[in-house]
Amino acid sequence: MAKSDKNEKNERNVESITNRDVDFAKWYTDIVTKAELADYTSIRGCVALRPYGYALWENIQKNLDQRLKETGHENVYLPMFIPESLLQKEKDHVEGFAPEVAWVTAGGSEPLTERLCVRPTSETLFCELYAGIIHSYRDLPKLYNQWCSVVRWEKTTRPFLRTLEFLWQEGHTAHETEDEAEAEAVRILEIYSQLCESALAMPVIKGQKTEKERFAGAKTTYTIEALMHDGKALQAGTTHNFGDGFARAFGIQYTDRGNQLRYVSQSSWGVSTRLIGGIIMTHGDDNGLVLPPGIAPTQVMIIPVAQHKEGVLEAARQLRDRLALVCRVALDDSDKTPGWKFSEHEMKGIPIRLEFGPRDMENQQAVLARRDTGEKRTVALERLEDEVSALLAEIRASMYQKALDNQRRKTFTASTLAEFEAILRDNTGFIQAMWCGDQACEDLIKEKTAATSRCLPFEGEAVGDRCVCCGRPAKHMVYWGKAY
RNA sequence: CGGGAUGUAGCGCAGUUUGGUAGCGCGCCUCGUUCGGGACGAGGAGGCCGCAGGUUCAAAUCCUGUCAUCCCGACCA
Repeated sequence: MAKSDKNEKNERNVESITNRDVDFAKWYTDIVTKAELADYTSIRGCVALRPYGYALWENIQKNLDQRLKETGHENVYLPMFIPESLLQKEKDHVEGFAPEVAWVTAGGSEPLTERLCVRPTSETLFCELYAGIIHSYRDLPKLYNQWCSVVRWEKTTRPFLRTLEFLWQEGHTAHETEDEAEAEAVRILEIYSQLCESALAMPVIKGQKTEKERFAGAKTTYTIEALMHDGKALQAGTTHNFGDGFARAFGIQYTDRGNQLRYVSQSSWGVSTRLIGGIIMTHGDDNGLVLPPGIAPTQVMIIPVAQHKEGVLEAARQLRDRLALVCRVALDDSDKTPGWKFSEHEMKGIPIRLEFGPRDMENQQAVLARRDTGEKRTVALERLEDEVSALLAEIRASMYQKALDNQRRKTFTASTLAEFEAILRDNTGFIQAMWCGDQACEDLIKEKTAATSRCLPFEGEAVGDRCVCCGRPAKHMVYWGKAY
């Protein structure tokens, strides 16, 4: 009766966003705009990142940048323009990117003698730089990274998942041997995976791309694949081993220890603001965004109750100052009602809400409410720092576990193409199935099921010994899925 | 690039069928009362009805064109 009404209301406090299970795509864009992460602009396919969305990116940046510096990488910045002749030096690379580059053809009122593309990625510029500064084995390795934006003229776009311009980091390294370039690609994949799993609480499958899905110009491409709440896969980051292909095209040579002239081997790798889309679709619910504590711009929001009453606001400010030493905390002392604030900060995904009113002041306590589960607990003020720190860790762990449970629940195995199709008729998720290694089978599976090969996982056992498509002896276990 | 839908106040929409003073809800501003799950009252501001032509005494409404966005598919961090 009255109680069940209340429970229903508690399950769904925010009426203004689309129900997640009714229309996932609309739910997604509702969150993007209502949580004030980004907004549409007058430029097709380009969004404005609002302060809250940009703060998320800054936190991802900080976390990753630190990991990269700890492993010896240095930040640089290269131009956003690439002359056509430079872009065309590596054949596979230009073929891969040409269909989606934007061209600059005039400077002011003067037509350019050679048109410039707006970088879709910077391999060519890094190669040009490396060709000039690498001469000796003593100059190696070069471990450079760049934070920038790139432009790809995509046909269809969605905020964070695919926009014409997006922010990312691109690492470009040069090594003495191909083994070193290979080791770098694998090492960075591990760093990406740790970033996702610890800071973003987002489980990922690490693996290798098939030849069909490989990056233009790469010898090997590695990927981390995450499974979103709706069962579609998201490529969250990639790393590539180029071998010496680019070095040969760009003439990047060095004199080795034995006075022999050799080509360097290279790697490149990137993650982008797409990770923010991943966070939304991994953790969000019908009340809005749910942010992992690791990157939440505000981890604890203090909401004073009856803040006009004597002493409440002053005491709340003291709590804020205390907590500021252990976490990112803010106090909402606007003149909205507490109920409004509860909903607003839920929409924005703030991990912990701290309620503090006259009742708490009297009892020397505070109420902590978890965003991920809705659970409330009352804690003694003297133990506040410890309770908050412990709760933040607990939230990260349970968000990760919940996402992992979703991924496992939506991972199926198929041993025949018929079975494969049948599973995807009623479900969306990862399909584990064996593959002979022949691209014809990969193409046929895509044609029949709309699923693409996501990766050949590093970990994961064979689920049979015959190709799911042709029945010939299988070479690999592959994760398949419909992807964003 | 194909299929579908939509452009009217910051947001969500009605009004278009049958042409005749530009509307509603939320939000915003001011004042007051409120405050443990999106408070209430009073007052107020805000509009090239996507854009360009045309028809008409008169166009948000009818006609032609155009631009943009969103959703669903083919291509991609």
